Order: sequence, then structure tokens, then C-alpha cells
Amino acid sequence: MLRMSTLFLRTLREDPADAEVPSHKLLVRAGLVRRVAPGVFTWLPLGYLVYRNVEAIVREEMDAAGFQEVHFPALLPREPYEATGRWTEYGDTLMRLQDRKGADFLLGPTHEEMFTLLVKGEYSSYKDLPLVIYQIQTKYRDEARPRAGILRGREFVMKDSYSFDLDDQGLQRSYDRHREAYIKTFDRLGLDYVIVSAMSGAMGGSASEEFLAPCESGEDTFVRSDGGYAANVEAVVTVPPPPKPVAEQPAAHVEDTPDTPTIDSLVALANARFPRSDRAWTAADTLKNVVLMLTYPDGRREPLVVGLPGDREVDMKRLEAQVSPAVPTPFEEADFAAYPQLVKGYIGPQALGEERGIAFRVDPRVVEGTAWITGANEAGRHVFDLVYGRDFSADGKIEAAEVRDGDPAPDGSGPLYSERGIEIGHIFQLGRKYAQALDLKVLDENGKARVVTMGSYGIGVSRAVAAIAEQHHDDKGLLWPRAVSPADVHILATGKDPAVFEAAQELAVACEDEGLRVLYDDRRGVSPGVKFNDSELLGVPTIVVVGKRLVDGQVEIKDRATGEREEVALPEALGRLVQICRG
RNA sequence: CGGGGCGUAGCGUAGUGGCUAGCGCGCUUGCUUUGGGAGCAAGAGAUCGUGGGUUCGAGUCCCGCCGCCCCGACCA
Repeated sequence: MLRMSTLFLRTLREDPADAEVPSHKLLVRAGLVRRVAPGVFTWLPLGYLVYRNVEAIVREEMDAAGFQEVHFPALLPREPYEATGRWTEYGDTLMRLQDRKGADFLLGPTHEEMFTLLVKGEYSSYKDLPLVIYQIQTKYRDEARPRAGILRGREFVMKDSYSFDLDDQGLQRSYDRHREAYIKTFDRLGLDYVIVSAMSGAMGGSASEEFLAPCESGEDTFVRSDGGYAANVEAVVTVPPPPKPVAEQPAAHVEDTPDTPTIDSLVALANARFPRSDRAWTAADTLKNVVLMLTYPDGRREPLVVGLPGDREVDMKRLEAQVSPAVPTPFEEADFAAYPQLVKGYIGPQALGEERGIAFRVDPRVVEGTAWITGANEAGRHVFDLVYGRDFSADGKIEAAEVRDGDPAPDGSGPLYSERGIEIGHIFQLGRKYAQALDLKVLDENGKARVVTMGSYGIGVSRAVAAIAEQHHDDKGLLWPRAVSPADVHILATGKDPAVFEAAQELAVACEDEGLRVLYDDRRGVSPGVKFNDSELLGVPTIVVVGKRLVDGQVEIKDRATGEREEVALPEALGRLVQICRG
């Protein structure tokens, strides 16, 4: 039993000045955590109870799925990370340190290398596979900007598991087992979440999915529809309009359009000088050709022109996902000098295409039969009614245009809107990258060495505590789901009547005997208002008030979340509480 | 790394170059109070982030440094 009179707890009346998001404010105010350094926190007794409840649920579901728990050190030597290139790739995010001899160490940000090497040391036959092992470990990442309290710390706890399979079918099975286990885990944690594909379908189906808990404080933007579609912005596939018959389109014609280097100026001039009879020109009638320079890992640099409707901007994240591993950067003056056929502000498709040395890919909205106003490759001139499939072609389509609220969902489930979420889980088919780099092979049934294929799967355990707080609170405080709450019932003894304290104490003991977890506010000399407010701030789901109604033999049972309250005769209180808490 | 804001008691904060740095919460002692963050009285608690400078005098002005928060960049 937790007794408030002796519990190491100090609730705060005011929000801490350095906290912005609700979970950070409330976890600090309710005395669950305290900051030690930027992005580094101490768990106090009540907070640690919640944390351990979350951890226990994660562990139970991993074990239930047949995964085996191991435990690595957080302190790791440099060499394995050197082998996979991550000692340098991870950059400043890696927490590095040296021992007394000057040997390099790191505090693990994630443990792919260590798991791979562990398996390599123990297993060498296909008969040993499949294997899934996991750990619940403190991770370290020297984030450029830790923020939002527990949500994004430099030290945090993650459940990370790794699967080892001989072939792709096996990997898919391991992946699916994790997906199911994660669904059960997050359901039990009381989290509202969506599963979004973290990569474009073009790059290999469901190779990676994120579990996002929608909330305003989330850092990840995703889009969803009311019909149930949810995806990362990078993974959204554009729904193309139907093609139009090419024959119906008027012939293309070049016009003088002086001083129209921007889409706005072009649309204004088109409406003034070349008005349409049926409607006004809009930016969506123009084809904007955005030039970028792609730099490949081998250092090769090639220009890429993206043609998209003039009312859309290029979304760099979407573009990056498409051209990876090449890195796109804006085209600079020196680049224009190297490609004189690109007339800044008046670039048109007629000068583009791989056969002319400049790759040209268009937005999926550019379908056969669509007519565009676009550059004529001469300063001050544009071409009108340039029809795709008749007057120009491209080297393919590209999903690089921004996704906007109201765009249709790819699966026809309605208009998209963007929302923010906290990444609480990530399942990922790694493939053979790490096994290759660290030479993890097993002999197959033919006695031939084969590189193992892997998956990695993470749950942010400490982050989940904050995510739950984000989703379960009101203006008075926290509202813990029972599964993670530090207690089942919070019993308040109010007033100064010794009989009240006796009755409350007896009820608390009786509850505990029934297996309920009890937080008992036995503080003497503390006014009822303080106890009520603390109980609301702490957020234990069921609150029992033993107070002035005790003279009539009554106690009050309150539901913290709904505010519903009922008067119950003291002898019936225990039975009622057992019913509620096991309900 | 860029932009902005801020460092005063455990927490939240006030403080025109001029007395012993003020207030609220919390804490200690006593009395009263006890169903919505009680009252009265008496206390404890601060090298005003740090180093230098200007000045008769610096929490206050100037410069450097350190740290924190927010936005952006970055982030299996």
C-alpha cells in the first residue's frame, strides 16, 4: 500500500516554466518525474510504477509471442559500429566516450550490430532459425534538440527486438508476428494509434510501418482519411485524374509572356492577354518545372527536373524518399551555367528528357491528354496547350508534390487531412544489410553458407508513458488507464475525525487483501481540497472519499475519467470497488 | 547549426544604477481550522548562471563564456 503521508512525492501547484506539452507539465506537476539534464529524467516512485507497468505489458506480449529476452550493455565498444559504418554515419547523435586507455566506446543508440554479432557467435545452421530475441534497454542519442520532456529524451528506454530468418518468407512471418504483438501491446496500454506505412509502396510493400499515437504534441506528421486510411506523407500515392482524348485538345501555341518568371505573374498575364472563354486560368493550369541537383553516394551529380502543377510545391521529404539514396539539393547559379538549355523561369519539357541529358519526371496528375501552360525554353515566352502524350513526354512519374488537406486518399476512403502523432513503435524489415556487413551466415540444407535476413522492431517504452499521458488527461490532471495506473484505487481520508481514518485504513487494507493496488491519502492536517486536487492531478482511475458522510455510514466512489460519483454504504464499498477494478 | 526568448530560494516570479533583494507556493514551530489548493503569528531558506569591464556604488549597464526553453534545420 502506498501511503501519501510517507510517499516520496511532492505535487506542484504550478506548471514548470520549462515545460510546454501536456505530458511534460503533468508528469512533473504530479511528481512522477524530475529533470536532471536536458533530455534526461529521473523517475520518482509513482512515475516509476507507471513506467514498470508499461514495461511489464510490453514484456508480457513479447514473451507471449515467443520472443526471448536478453540484455545487452548500454556501454559498447566502437568496433562493431565501425564495421557497419555507423560509428561515423550516426554523427553527433552518437554518445561517445573513452576509457582510461583512450579506447573508444559509445552508449548504444540501437543494437543491431550487437544482436547480429551475438547470433553469429552462437548459431551457424538454418535449423536454428527462425529466431527472435529482444531486450528492454536504456538507449542514448545525443539529440540536437531534446524536447517535450519524456517524449524525446537523450536517454530513454526502448524495447528492441531483432528477427533472424533464412529467407524473405521467414522475414515476413517474423514481421507479421511483431505487428500482431504490437497491436496487442498498444491496445493493452490504452493508446489510440494508427499504423502507417513508413515507406512508399514502390520501395517494397510493407517493409516498414510506424505505430503513431495521434496527438497535438506529436512530432511526426501523417495523413489520414475518415474512411480509415493512414500513411506517412512520404508514402501517399497520388490519385491521377482520368486521361483525356488527345484529339480534343487545341494545338499548342507559343506566346510572348514577358516578365513572368513566377507562376503568379504568369497566371495574371495569361488571364489579361489570353483569357479563356469558359473560365479563368489558375495556377493549376500551369506546369511548373523545378530543377534539382541529385548527388549520388558515389559522388556523381545529375540534374533532375520535376514537372508538377503550378499550384503545388515540391515536398522535399517526399522527393528525398523517391530519389534515395541520392540526395537532392536546390539548383544553383553555377548549375544553371553548366546547363544553358535550362532557362531559369521559362523551363519547358521540350528541352528535357534523359536523351537530352536532363532527367524529367512528372507529377502523377500529368496524365495523357492534359494540357498545360509551361515554359518555352526562351526568356519571356511560354507555350500554351502543351498536351502530355502528344506534345511532350517524360522519363516517368514521381511522387514529389506536396500532399494537401482535401486530396483524395489512394484507397478511395475519402479526403485526406493531416495530423500529428508520436512514434511509439516501428517495425522494419532490415534485410541483409547488417548480416552482410558483419558476416552473419548459416549453412542451409545443402551445406551452403547463406546470409541471414533480419528485421528490427522497436517500442519506445518510456516514450509510451508520455504518450499515454498526452492522450489521457484533462484540465485537472492525469487520467491513467487502469492497466498502467500506479494504483487501482486512491482512497482519501478527509477531515479530522479519527473514525474516518480508521474506516479508510480498514477499507484500504481490505482492498489490498482483494488484490487491488491502493494509494491511501492518510495525511493528517491536510485540508480536503488539497486531497481532492491531488487525487485529480495524480489520475488514479477510481477515487474513494471517506469523509463527512461516514457518520451516515456512506463513502463516495468517483470515476476519475468520467466524474461520475456514487454513494455507497461502507460495508458494500469493498465489493463495489472489486467489481469496478476488475470490471 | 540558424532565428527568437530566458537565467533571481525547492517551484512560480517582482525588482527606474542607490538602504538589509521583494512576493506567492512549498518547508519549520505554535494556536486555530477540516468536503474543493485554510487563518493568524513567528521562522529557516539566494555566492541574483559565470568571468571580466564601466562606476563612488551593478541583480540592474557593456563584453565574453556557460546553461535552459521555443521555432526551424537535423534525427534506424
